[in-house]
Amino acid sequence: MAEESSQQEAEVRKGPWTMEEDLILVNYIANHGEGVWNNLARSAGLKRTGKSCRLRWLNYLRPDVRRGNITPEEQLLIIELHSRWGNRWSKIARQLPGRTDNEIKNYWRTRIQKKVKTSEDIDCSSPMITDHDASTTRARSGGDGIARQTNPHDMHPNTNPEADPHSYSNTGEFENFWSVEDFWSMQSLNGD
DNA sequence: AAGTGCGCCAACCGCGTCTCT
DNA sequence: GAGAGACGCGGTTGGCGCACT
Repeated sequence: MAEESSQQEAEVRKGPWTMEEDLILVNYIANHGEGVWNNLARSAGLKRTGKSCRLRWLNYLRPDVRRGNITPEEQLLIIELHSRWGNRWSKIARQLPGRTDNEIKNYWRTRIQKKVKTSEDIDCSSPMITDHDASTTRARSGGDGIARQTNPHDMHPNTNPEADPHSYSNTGEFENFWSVEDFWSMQSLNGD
């Protein structure tokens, strides 16, 4: 018994999602809808926890999720709402269509919080970040400032399967480089 | 050119709340 | 009303790429 459960635990995958897993998840949700994430994970044949599936879907795969380039307006809103509600990220996220709590949380911690702290140290003239500040910081981490590594949004031109499909075949790397935009266009092509 | 540090983001973890039986 | 399971939220961590020295 203990063996069985430990074996099951060992089968639970962690870490970055592959394209194949994303496809399975999106297809499953397209056909069956969201809900009961643990069952979903099992039924879809994903070796992931329901939690992990939910997080992946909400933060990344949902078609209405907007990514990158937080606008000055959004930034203002985040600051205002944070001053009102504190770290209620999901609540704040609901006021920003297409933004996820995780994204806002990261944005706050990595940029706004730092700026606020700095300006407090200096003389707290204004915690506001200029658009220029924001865009320059983003630019540093590569183009639009969206993630790298296994992040599908880091779709480098020379790793685009259309540009060089051969670089994707025969290697496991293929599944780690794709864009969610491509993903949804694939979905529409598939008629799902 | 190589090494180091920093910034950023995706994903995991723990805990509180909600819902169902 | 109590217990179990699922969900949702906020905090934290791991790892990659870029900038700087």
